[in-house]
Amino acid sequence: MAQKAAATRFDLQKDRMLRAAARCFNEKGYSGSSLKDVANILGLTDAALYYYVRNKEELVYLCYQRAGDVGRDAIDAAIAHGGSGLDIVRRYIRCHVAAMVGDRGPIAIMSEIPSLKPEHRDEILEISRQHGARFEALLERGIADGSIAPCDVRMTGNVIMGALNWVPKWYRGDAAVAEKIVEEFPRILTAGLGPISREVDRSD
Amino acid sequence: MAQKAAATRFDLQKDRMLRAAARCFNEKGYSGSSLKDVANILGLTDAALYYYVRNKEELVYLCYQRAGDVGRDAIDAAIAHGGSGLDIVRRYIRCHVAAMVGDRGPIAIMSEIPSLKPEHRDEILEISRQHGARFEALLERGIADGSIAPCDVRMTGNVIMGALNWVPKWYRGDAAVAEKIVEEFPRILTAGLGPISREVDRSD
DNA sequence: CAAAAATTTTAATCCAGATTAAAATCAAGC
DNA sequence: GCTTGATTTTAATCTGGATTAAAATTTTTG
Repeated sequence: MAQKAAATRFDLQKDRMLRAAARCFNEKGYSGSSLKDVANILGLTDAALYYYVRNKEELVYLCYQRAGDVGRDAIDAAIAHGGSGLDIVRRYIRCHVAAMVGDRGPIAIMSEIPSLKPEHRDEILEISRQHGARFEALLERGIADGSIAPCDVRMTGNVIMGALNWVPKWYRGDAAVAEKIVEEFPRILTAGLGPISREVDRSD
Repeated sequence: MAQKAAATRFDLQKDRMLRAAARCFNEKGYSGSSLKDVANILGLTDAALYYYVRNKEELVYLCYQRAGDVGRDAIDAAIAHGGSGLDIVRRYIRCHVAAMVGDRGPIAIMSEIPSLKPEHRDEILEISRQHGARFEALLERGIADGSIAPCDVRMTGNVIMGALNWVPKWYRGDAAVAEKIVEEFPRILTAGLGPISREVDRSD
């Protein structure tokens, strides 16, 4: 609902480029990905990328910005849908992984934030910080309405964000696996492992 | 119990170097970390590192090997201590995070495996694969003895490994935080969020 | 303490991969 | 089908950080 207008050729190609870059970075690592590698995926020459981006640093920056958008949209969607705090948390997890392994993917894992130039780095860090804060607020909300047991929201947030952020590291585009991720992640991350906690498993 | 013998000056310095490198990579990103940066932490010159390592690639490789050791030791320790499958899983999580934020840290996050040279890359991937398989076996064990509810062990493993692997990304050496991690991670990852699942929370 | 071995530095090279400029090709409107 | 602007390529250069060799220093040993 944010980027529907325009849809010019330039924008389309640029988006393809960002996805190709994300895939490269995830699969071959940052230092293992040359601009040539990214360009090859698109059937282009490395120099062509400079038409869309000032330099490699900006390419990374845009990938991370895109990753941030996906996270934000997932929280937005979950909140919009309503329900108890736990419901929203569960739905957020589902939305976020679904986007990552679905039509918004691939999403670049943010391994190289520190290599960004200061302004970009600060912006991305701020986006991350904000996303974390919003998620913790969801946990607080769940605690307030009784759907989530009192807990250390900072650590709980770290656990869940870690599990989510790691997905692009091992997911390689297998549709069957994608389905399982969307199905299982929300449950595993909210219901726990013990056999007693089974009854908590009530969702949409 | 593996590396107690020797303890020569060379080994000591080399270990210091690997920790410095891990810290650099985690804090500044791989491409943002020059050998000079690593050497500076040790009060050395970049060229001095070549006395301990053939090149930068090998430095990364050794960091990852070290990270693998820590994971293996954590599983070993948890199994040795015994108990139900769930007990072992919980203890493994505790041991692993405790090592990462404690005297075995800092541990390098494995972001650049694909940039390793083929033999090294294959070795590290095999170590990772094996660690994952061992952890999944623990889950199976818990399912078999009834301490863990039947679940998709592959996805559950991915969730838990993701949360653990992400720790070095945000943990920055604050002792108070370290304590919380050790305290909270095992519970959060096994007990779930719902208020009902509270009673599962029985541990050492 | 002297000699030998271990460790580090100084001072160059070296090089893959980023970057740039100019030329070539392509797409679209008129 | 011509012209203009958009996109891509070709063919260089440029560069930071990795790497190396030899010399200097420090540590160990007898």
